[in-house]
Amino acid sequence: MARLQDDVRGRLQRAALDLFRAQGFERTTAAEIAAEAGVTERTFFRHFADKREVLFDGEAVLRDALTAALADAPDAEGPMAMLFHAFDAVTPVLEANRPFSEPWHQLVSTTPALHERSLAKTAALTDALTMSLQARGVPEHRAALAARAGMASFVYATLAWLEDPKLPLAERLDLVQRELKALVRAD
Amino acid sequence: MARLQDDVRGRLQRAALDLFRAQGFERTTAAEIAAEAGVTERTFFRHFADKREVLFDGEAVLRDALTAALADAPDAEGPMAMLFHAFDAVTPVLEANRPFSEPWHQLVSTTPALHERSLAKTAALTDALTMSLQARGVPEHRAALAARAGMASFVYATLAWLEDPKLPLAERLDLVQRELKALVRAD
DNA sequence: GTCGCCGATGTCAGTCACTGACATATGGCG
DNA sequence: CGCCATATGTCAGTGACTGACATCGGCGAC
Repeated sequence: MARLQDDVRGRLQRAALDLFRAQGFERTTAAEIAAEAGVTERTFFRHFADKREVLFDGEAVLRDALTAALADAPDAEGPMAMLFHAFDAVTPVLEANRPFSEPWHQLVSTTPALHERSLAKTAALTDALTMSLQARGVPEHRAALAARAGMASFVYATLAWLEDPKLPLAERLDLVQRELKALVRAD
Repeated sequence: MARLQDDVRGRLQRAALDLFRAQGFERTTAAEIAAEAGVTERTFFRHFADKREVLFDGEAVLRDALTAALADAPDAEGPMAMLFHAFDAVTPVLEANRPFSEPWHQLVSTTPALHERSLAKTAALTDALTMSLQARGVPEHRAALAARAGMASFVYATLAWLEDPKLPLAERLDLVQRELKALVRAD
């Protein structure tokens, strides 16, 4: 049925990002996106649970990459070191995706509804990290706290890197890790 | 116009919580809540921007209390100590509100749409803390990282306290602060 | 090759969240 | 008493999302 090499999902995602950027998230209807991708509104909602979700496929990819990297991390230096090892492992992917994530982030951070969804995805990522840490033997509550603190650092580093690309993400992560130690040590 | 001691906003909030708990968030319409409170649907949306918002008045109160406490915190021991000072200052309020927040949290944490909004409120709180720290002279980026790490700890402690009230919130906060130090120090 | 099955899509009707415009009522105040 | 501001009611409309059912296109069984 569907034409054009059949990547309906991808076509919907690209159409959505283009339209949202051109006229804003609120002023773009799901029917418009579907039409732009050559399908009907109903098909849009068969591929994505809601209008926001069309922009958030990448979080699943990141989750898989992080949990895989966490499974391989050495555990000699404690949970936080394991987390930062996993973060380091995914920096190349993020660096490669910058041309896409830069406009994406510009849109998401300035649209309240999308920002809210983005926070939910981050929370889901945090949960995944918590479970991965537990799978590596970290006690439940320690794992949850470490994942929260780790994700806070990771998100913070990524935001700083998006705002100012002069410093590569890996170095940002290193800086943040040191800064966190300095903050917490100050008692 | 409005009857019954005129606390329309409060009546809507109570009606919403009751109905959501009784039949679920999705299966409760805004018109139903309004009817239960003795007003029309249109009035509901004049008091609350959307159907979820009716459950989240408390976050503004908490934000004011935290920023006020942060403005009074001694700054000799660094930003994290200031944050935990502020957290400690609001524990009595949270302890007093437990009878309300317990069923509230039960509902919010099991309803995806409400959980998502809750995360957005936490993020707004984090931003408020960041600005308060900056107002106290903490450099911008340090303030942002500290606020994130601090909120992660605060939320984590509160969740643990909600799940198991045997330990008071203030002690939970103390435990978490120590645990965070242990986690970050392990290099 | 054709038949029949299955997954993806189209079509249609319906519900409900939310909004703008306008009418109306209430309570205070000169 | 009449005026005014504010809260509410009324009504019509848009758009997100869903369920039910029809259709289409490919693909393996035979």
